[in-house]
Amino acid sequence: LSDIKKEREEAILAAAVRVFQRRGFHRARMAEIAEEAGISYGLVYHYYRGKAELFDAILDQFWAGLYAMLDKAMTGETPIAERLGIITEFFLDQYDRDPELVNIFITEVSRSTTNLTEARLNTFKLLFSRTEQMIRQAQQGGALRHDISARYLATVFLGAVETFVSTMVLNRQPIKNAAQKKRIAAGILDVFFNGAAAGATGISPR
Amino acid sequence: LSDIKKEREEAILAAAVRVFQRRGFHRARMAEIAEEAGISYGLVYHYYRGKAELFDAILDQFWAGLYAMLDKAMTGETPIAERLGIITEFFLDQYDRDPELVNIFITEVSRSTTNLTEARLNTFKLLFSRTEQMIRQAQQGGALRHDISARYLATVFLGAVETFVSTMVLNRQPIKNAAQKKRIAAGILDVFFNGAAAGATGISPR
Amino acid sequence: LSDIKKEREEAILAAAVRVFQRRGFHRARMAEIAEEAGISYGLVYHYYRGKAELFDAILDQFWAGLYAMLDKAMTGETPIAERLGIITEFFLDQYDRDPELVNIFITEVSRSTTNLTEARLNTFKLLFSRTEQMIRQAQQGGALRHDISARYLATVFLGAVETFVSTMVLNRQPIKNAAQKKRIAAGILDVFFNGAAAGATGISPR
Amino acid sequence: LSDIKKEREEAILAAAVRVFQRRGFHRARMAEIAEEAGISYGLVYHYYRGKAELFDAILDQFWAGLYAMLDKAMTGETPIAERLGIITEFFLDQYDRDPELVNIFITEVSRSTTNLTEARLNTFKLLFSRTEQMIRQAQQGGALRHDISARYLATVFLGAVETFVSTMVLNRQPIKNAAQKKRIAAGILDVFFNGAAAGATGISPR
DNA sequence: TATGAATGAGCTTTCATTCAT
DNA sequence: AATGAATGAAAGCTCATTCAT
Repeated sequence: LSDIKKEREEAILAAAVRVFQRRGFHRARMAEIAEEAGISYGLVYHYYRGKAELFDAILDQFWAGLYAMLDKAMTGETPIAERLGIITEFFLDQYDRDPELVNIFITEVSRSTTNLTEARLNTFKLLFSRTEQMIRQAQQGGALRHDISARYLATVFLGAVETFVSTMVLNRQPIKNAAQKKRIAAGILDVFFNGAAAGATGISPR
Repeated sequence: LSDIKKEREEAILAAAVRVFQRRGFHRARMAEIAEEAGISYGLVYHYYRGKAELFDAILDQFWAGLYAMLDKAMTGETPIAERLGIITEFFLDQYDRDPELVNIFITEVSRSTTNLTEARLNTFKLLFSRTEQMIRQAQQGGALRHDISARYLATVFLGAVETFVSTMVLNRQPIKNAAQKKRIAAGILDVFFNGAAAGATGISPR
Repeated sequence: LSDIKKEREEAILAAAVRVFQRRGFHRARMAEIAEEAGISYGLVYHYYRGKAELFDAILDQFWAGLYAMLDKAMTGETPIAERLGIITEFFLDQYDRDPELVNIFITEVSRSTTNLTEARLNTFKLLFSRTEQMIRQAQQGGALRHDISARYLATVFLGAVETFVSTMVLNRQPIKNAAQKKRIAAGILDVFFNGAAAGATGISPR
Repeated sequence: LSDIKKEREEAILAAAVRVFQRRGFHRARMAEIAEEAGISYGLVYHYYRGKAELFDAILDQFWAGLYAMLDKAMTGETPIAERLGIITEFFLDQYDRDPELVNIFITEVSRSTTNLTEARLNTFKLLFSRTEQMIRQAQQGGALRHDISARYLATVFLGAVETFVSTMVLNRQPIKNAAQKKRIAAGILDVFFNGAAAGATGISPR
């Protein structure tokens, strides 16, 4: 019994992801989501209170993964390169698994002042502050330069990652395999750590 | 006579920028724009054909500056550091002059798959392709490493810049003075060229 | 269940007929139609896509009857007097049953160059061409004079019928009973066949 | 000086005729009329109080000619055939001279319950009652049969004429020359007087 | 649980008309 | 006399949400 409920909930959510991605939050119609889920539109309201809640439920999927990832990245004595690698690969993984979800995150949330409720904004800022925190630790540990503020570095890093994924979303480039994913991640990290200037190749942080 | 017309046009445009920034394209009401401009409802339609055209007129302001900047950045033998500096400072300048406009650009255009008409998308891609082109030249000239594709490097660079401005927009941080602007730009470029790893400081490309 | 739906549909249609008749197509307000039908505003759009479709649905009622009548009038070897009698009585019947509908047909369709879409125009021309065809047959069969083109005769006949009904519509004259209807039809046909000149009475075609 | 005023007035009227014909009363835009007349739209309001008055002014042209014609047709001892000939030719002449004006008369006035103000309606009814009067006289004089009411006969006659012109309007058929006009008029009258039945040819009223 | 009919606020856009210049 | 900027009342249509069945 409860299985059917779960299934329905997930079907609605999956349908909503596709529709929000296709149309954006405002252009998305509840009727279209219901149709995409193969149910009547009244039924959506049995599972979700409304459009906004449905949207939040979708984001929660993303946040949940993000939190788990951040917890993992921050544990123990993991070196900064590996930590940032975890973050980078998280976004690439998400994109690989569910490009539409990442698209929604990027187009409707990550930059929008208008769709951002206080709650969403805070959750979003956590990603920044945690990354900043890791970087500060690495600066104190001597792995990263400290003539530039941790905040700056975090911004540059996350901006690079996010724009990378954005570009893939815009151009609808799929990730072919695990190897390619590794290569992409390594490239981003390499530039972040060693810079783009000639002669910088291969100098990764100890 | 024509002065009054120009003034009105600009007043409407300025009002529209504020309302679009506050509400986003979809939530923005033409009535609110009219009220903000201190004119009657229908007059907006005397100057602009509709909401979409008004929005495009706003973006055109941005694109015009962007094009001029790109042309300037690509002229002659300017070294890559200076070129990317021009791009970076352009965004910071724009933000300083008209934060709302930059906000609109970032929230409603640069990331949105849904608001993006083909025309807008193409104009937007130009920024990427031109930057990529500059970077490729610099790679060939030996100023930038070439074990990483120009496309990757362009993405990382522009991502860093854009996220930087985004963050300022989100946190409503004003730029205090020209000196601060220079410092910010220098910081971004420094990280991009030399990397975040310890011991990388100060090695900028010739 | 479906009965209720049918009922609503018909209630909306009937309300629309009244409002279109009262105000004409352009002055008719969807809000007024909804109110006249005793339903909420948006529900009209649940049943009909918009004002134009609602209008077409009304006309379809009329067309459907017209087609059936024409088919009936053209079957077999029916003499021309009877055939034209069928047409005449059709209009009188329609007027008797639903004067508003006939009014709409006459004021908004039969003469309007502006409300006439290509589709409507063609449907309308069919009445003329079919009548012309019947008359041509009768000319060939010797029942009608052939020194005047079938087209002319058809126009004169239909003009007489239509103007007759128009006048009744304009003056809001009801048809009292079947006998009166017969008398009216007989009068029109008599003049058409035998003319208005003195001494023409009673000479009907064989 | 006053000539210029007259000219302007006529230019506006002529433009309005074309636009009303093209678009119908409701779809016609004051701005379009002004543009067609080659003046600014504010100026139209110096000459005519508004859209409705402009429309009435157009109809007045038509009414004026109609009145003059009726007066002419009713004078003296003119036989009925000639009188109805005058009416018929009046409509054909008008159509020949200004098809758009006739079109407006037919599509927007002659049948419309909605565009018909009390004033317009009365003016319009005059045509019917005068024709009826002529026919009654002819019945009393023995030229027309009196087993059918004058009202019926008038309706049939005017209906034939009007529908004839309507059809020409709908099909945009021009009148080639005076001879054709005479032929058309003669045909209509012939059918009206002598009927459509075979063997009726040539029996015109004494 | 499931349906989809029903509601109505809300929105963009149009356009006759006014009026300052 | 002439212009066209300015006004604002309408009106059609959409769609999130409610609710009877």
